[in-house]
Amino acid sequence: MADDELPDSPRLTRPDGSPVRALVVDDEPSLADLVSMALKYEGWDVRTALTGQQALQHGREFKPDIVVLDIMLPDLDGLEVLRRLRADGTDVPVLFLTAKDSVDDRVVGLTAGGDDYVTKPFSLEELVARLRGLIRRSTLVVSERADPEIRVGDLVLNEESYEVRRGDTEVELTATEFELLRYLMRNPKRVLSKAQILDRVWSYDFGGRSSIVEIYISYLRKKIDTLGPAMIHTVRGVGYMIKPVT
Amino acid sequence: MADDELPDSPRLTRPDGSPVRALVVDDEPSLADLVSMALKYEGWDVRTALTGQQALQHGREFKPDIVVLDIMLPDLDGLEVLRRLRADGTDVPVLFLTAKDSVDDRVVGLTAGGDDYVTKPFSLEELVARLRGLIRRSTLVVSERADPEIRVGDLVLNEESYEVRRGDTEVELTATEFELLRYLMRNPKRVLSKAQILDRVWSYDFGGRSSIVEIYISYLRKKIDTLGPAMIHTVRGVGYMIKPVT
DNA sequence: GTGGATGCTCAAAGGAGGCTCAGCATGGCC
DNA sequence: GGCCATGCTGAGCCTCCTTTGAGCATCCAC
Repeated sequence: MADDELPDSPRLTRPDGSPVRALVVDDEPSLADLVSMALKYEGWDVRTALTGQQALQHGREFKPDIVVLDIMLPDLDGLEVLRRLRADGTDVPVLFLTAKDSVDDRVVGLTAGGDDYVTKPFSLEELVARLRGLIRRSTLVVSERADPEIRVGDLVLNEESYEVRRGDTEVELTATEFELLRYLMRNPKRVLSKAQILDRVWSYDFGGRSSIVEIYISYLRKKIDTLGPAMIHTVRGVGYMIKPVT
Repeated sequence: MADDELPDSPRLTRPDGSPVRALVVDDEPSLADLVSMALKYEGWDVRTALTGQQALQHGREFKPDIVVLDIMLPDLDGLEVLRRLRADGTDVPVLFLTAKDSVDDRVVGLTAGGDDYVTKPFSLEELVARLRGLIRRSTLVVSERADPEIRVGDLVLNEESYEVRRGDTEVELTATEFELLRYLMRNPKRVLSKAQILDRVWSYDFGGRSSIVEIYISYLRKKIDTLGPAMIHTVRGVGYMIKPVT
């Protein structure tokens, strides 16, 4: 019954309905492309910069709503780029990309100001989720529909509190399980292939085989499908799909 | 009753109604032709390239809406071709053709950005379906998401969820049954020969006999024609046809 | 009506795909 | 350090799908 949902996935947009504008700054073209394509797939308007100089130029001309910024840049330091971007008076929120070990204290300090960071290698699902979080909290971009909850039938996932409930029952998930479930729930009634899931939920440098997806699907089923009628469906030879129970 | 459908099959077009433009890149002429012919039959505007260089040239001049790209090319690597195509600022979605075993290493990360891949040998029905899926999801080509449902009478097939319903009854199909039914439903009231069906639904290197088509027609009938008046008709000596009951 | 061609369906073999278990590695926490 | 939670792998099992062969049914030509 609880299935009179909106036409389709409620994409995040600016108040006037135009696409969110994102600036991606990374000196590694393949990574910049990867992130760029993922965000375009979200329906966002994306521009990429390979250097700090380019980033500043795009920042002035493109006026992004959000910036993905690699700390390590050949010419300018990422933090210096941020300083100059902000010098123009733009309070655009920033998501930093950092190496795992060099999580700068300075970066940590910035998260207090509303910015955020992700360590490499990251999963696209995590990156996009954090960007969505930044946008949602941004006073500048405030879109009317800033609901952090994703619903599929009686299953509710909260992106901010990381809580998952089916009906009245709280479900405890690990980080990976959570990301997998979120990806499924953001694409309800759509079959997602194991390759898609692997590319999206696991880090881009993950070398393992796709059977890991089967295993985590199995974990989710044990925690979610046991609480009621099955919601996670296998489409043999194609992939997996989550849908409300009719 | 529910059969007041549009003039004919709702072909996918660009927003202005002009045909979708596809670029097919494969160094094997016979395969390039096979795919090219199939897409032309879809009503698309097709150009083929046998080398990476040709592909780049066509990419610039022809400005395709979608690209079918073999990973293995004699001159340039398929991924390099993609990189250069995209360097021009064109975010054209790409469907990769890969050998069955060379998938994992190189195509990683591509499906996350909205691109897709198909392993050789593929069935044309699957290839075309995936291309349609890419086009449908592409914000560039189609302004609003096209309808993933195909309807013939009270029979409805959803290409995204892989669900099939006749009236209110859900029908469970296997992957092969689904592809066969989709091919029939995309050509309603048109007799399709067993040879056509075999060429279209089974892989192009399939060695088996054409009686396999009869068997799968039989399966479909058991699952679909038993739910109401028969919709799948045999035209002896010619082939099979699906049509609404009227 | 008869015979041959065409189409239909049953049952079973074989295989691919999916699931799960046991176990190891890692990293955080007490 | 020792413990526990989490992530991941490999192997084996099991289910279900695909394909084949064979036999029967139906249709058409003569």
